[in-house]
Amino acid sequence: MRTVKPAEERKNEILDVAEQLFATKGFDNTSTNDIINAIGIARGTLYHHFKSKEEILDAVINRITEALMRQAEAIAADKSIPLLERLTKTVMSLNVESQIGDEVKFQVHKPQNALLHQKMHQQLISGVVPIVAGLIEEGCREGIFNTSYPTEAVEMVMIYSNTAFDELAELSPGERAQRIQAFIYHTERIMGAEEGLLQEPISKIFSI
Amino acid sequence: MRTVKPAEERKNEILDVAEQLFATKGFDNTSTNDIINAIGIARGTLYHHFKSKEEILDAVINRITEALMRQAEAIAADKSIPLLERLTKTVMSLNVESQIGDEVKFQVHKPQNALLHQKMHQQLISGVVPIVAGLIEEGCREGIFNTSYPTEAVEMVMIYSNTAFDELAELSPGERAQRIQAFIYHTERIMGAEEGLLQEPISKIFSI
DNA sequence: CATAACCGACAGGCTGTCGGTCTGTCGGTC
DNA sequence: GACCGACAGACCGACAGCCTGTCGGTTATG
Repeated sequence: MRTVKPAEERKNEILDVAEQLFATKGFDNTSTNDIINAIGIARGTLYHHFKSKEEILDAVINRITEALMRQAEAIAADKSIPLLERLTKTVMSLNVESQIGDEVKFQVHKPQNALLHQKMHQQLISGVVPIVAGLIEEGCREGIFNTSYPTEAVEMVMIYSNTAFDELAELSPGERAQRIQAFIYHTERIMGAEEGLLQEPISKIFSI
Repeated sequence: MRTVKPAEERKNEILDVAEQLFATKGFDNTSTNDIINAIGIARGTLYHHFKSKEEILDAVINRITEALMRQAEAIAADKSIPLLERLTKTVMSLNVESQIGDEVKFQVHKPQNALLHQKMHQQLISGVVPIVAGLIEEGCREGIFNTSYPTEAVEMVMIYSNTAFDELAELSPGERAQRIQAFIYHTERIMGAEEGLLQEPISKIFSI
């Protein structure tokens, strides 16, 4: 039996299932057959809407990052919140894992999902850096930060945290604490902040 | 006609060809058939020496990173060279592209080679960080650096540079210069060095 | 003559294609 | 307003052509 749906709806249906599967099994280990079987459509239908498996991946990533960025943008623009708190909340809203799905826990990290990870990372970074950099500039005017290169400063901090904290969970509590402490220390230096300024905000981000 | 070689020799032969192919075509786009045809061996022979395609990748990466690390280690240990110059040379010896092959130019960067890139990156970082961190500590004792977390400081700088400078070539000369200048500025801050100390050494690294 | 290097056919799975089929829509007609 | 025909595009599933990894048999070597 054949059910016809408007293209937009089918596309989203495919993306929903693909996101779910990529998240649990990884991109390489998810076959297009997995996707079409889960939905109950034929091979040709999938390729009618997307021209390749990779195009599906790109679309999935786009959906996720765009949602995250809209959120982050909204928070960053809300001038009623004090700057430091706004910064904290903006960064926290980007925590992919906490957003995605209830128990899905996007296993972006490590093994085979390198492509997924990289694409997502890249897109997120390039979108988010300007937003956060704006906040840093604001902080420079307020006098709590001081850097000649706000954009590059944010880029450095974000790239590092996104890469280095992948396997944070596997460390002993002591190492973990040291890692985080060092990160705070260096971030303050990069941003030209007074020592201790970011202690509480960044701790909060990691304690989630 | 059948030619028999000692296992070690065959393995290296396979790795040589695989490295070449991975470098030019990328890992995903290189099939095991490509490898065996290039050498003139049978399918079974390949799998006699390596139990999977991924094991070949790992072996290729191991060979490269181990060579790089031995080199870096030797330079870092040569106390006859002044510290700052030693640091520069150590870091420069890690420039993968310049080492690999004459004109091969390992296109590790970007598109499909995410896995290759990630694995290599991870292995290099974890091996090299302690070496360079030792130099930084030495600098702290000398008084030209000042940081409570040398290891994490090095990690931060290296992860950033390894990720962010991938597409450096695609930028306009102006942007490029700004990027590098910012990097120098931030590295000095992280390492607790006097402003300008790393200007000349780091410029040298990038001008190659 | 035993061991280990080597061979090549084969199973099973994958992506992407293609010609054909079904279904919802819409302008025209009664 | 009920009906009709044709058209677009959503949908189907068989198939080609890859791919990786396996396995029983063969040949060289010490």
